[in-house]
Amino acid sequence: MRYSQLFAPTLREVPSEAEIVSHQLMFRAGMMRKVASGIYSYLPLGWRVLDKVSDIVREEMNAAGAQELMFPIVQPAELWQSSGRWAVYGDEMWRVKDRHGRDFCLGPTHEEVATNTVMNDINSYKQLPLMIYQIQNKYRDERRPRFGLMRSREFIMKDCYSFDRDDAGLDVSYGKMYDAYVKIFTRCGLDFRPVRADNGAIGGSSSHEFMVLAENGEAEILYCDGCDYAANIEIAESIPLETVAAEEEKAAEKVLTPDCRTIEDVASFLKMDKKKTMKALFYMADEKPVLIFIRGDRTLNEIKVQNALGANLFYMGADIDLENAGLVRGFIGPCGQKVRVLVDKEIAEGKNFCCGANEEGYHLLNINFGRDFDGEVGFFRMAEAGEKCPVCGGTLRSARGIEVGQVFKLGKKYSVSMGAEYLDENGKAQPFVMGCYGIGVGRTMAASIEQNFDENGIIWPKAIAPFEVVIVPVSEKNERQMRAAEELYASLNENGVEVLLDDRSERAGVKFKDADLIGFPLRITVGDKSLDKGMLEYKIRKTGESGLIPLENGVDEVKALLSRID
RNA sequence: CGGAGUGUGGCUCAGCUUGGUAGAGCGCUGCGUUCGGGACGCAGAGGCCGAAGGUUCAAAUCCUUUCACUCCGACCA
Repeated sequence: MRYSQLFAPTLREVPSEAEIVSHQLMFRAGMMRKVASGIYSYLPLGWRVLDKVSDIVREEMNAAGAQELMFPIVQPAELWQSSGRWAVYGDEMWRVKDRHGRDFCLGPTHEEVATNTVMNDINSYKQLPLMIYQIQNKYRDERRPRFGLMRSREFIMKDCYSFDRDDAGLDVSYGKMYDAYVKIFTRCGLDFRPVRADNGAIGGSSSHEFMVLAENGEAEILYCDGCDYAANIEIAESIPLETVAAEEEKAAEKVLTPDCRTIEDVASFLKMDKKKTMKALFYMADEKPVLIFIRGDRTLNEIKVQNALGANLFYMGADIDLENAGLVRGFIGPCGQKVRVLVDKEIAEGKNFCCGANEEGYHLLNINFGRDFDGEVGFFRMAEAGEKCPVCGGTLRSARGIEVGQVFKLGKKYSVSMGAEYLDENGKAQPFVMGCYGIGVGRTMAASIEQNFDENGIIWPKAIAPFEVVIVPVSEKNERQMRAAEELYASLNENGVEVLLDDRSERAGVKFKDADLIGFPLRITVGDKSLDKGMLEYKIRKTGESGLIPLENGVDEVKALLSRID
């Protein structure tokens, strides 16, 4: 490709709408443009990168035994009604009507179509297992699109679905996908980590997210420095550094605590560590009230509560009519509570807590689970960095990550709700056991930039760079330079090296700046200084290493350089 | 959806408080001089100031409504 023909409008200045590095650099390097909030056009350079990521994904999916196909973007409401998700998906689903007024949506994901396709045409256990995938646009009308390709409303996703006879089969399929994902993100040159994750709205029993470690990541993860435990903060558990379980149970006591409505008030009034208090959080779980008690210094993990209850959770803020539920604001306690009570494990295992007395102006001291109150026990708080690993007891560390992929064990969730069955050896109908596996292709590209850039621009890993090499003749008017550049360009092309020849009539500085901004892994400069010595100059973008290579066998020299670059 | 902010040429912004009929830099076009890390000079093109309504002799500027976009939060494969 010749740069003079390339549609790659680079910008000197940072567009004001772009907040994070990947967005700014993709914009400045002429890789993408915004069309509407969360909706983007990919220009040729950006598309080449996306194409390369897709190719890597495709190769590894095929190698893992999955077959590529293509489902429709537009999907009928009936399909989603059959799984029950038409009603529960909410405003994030991009709904449209056809001219007859029939309901459709732009697919946010394809479990329904995939399941429907397979159930119609796969009837026997002999045809299993089956893994199918596609690389296609997905549509999610996000409440808040942001950070360019990190969270957009239209995005490219590889989604794969596995169909097995039983859980053992699913474990095999899941394992193949997990391994394929490791290979894919490794080949893309990313520093990533698979972490245990919440299953969220998609449902199912087990899940891992593939997180690219980056400061701008939307997700927080906790990982162990002693073993390979790593989990999204949403589901991470931990062993607290100290418990208050060691002491003897003391006799309960009621004390006057006028106007002490917050943990801070109570702790300072009673001159007590916040760790010895418990706080009450009032939620509505599918319209039924529920009280959750956690230690005063902890933060509630709503996702864990939601998963434990199997219900949608709504936080009742300051407006709620607590009195209606028989609660005294600021003095809520678990003892004799009529509302459903959940108790954090830490409270259940500890001793002698202080809590509200369910009476205006009073708190209770030395309250113990089992003796003074009851409730459903679980790990409902946020785990914190610095605590101990639940697996090996090592120390948990915190990091931020960009979720570029996720694998789920769905089990029978969709096959049961949609009636997707095959016949086993005994001629008996059995539901498929399913898994689903997604990769955000655009997000992978953005994540790579978040991890690989400097003040001059992007630094692409070779595997996903739009071109491997850029040849920069210092002056396009200099015949000797152009002849040498053209010859190298032609022979690199013949040798299958992806090369861009910067034949624009620009000053050398402009071409160098653009090359750095776009982030080609290797730059070959053709100038008089080195040509006089029969040499070409090279510069490796990532390391800054530069030097001379002989013009004579430039192709081999360039290939040798490329083989040294990741 | 709650909070904050921004809409002025392709990009970055000034002008708005105190109304008087639109500016700068970058980019773009032409000519010339330059030519190894985003050159310089001269001459140009390009904007009904997000939209609608109102006040006024007069609105980018004041008022009302509305739309879009961005950030924080909530929420979310």
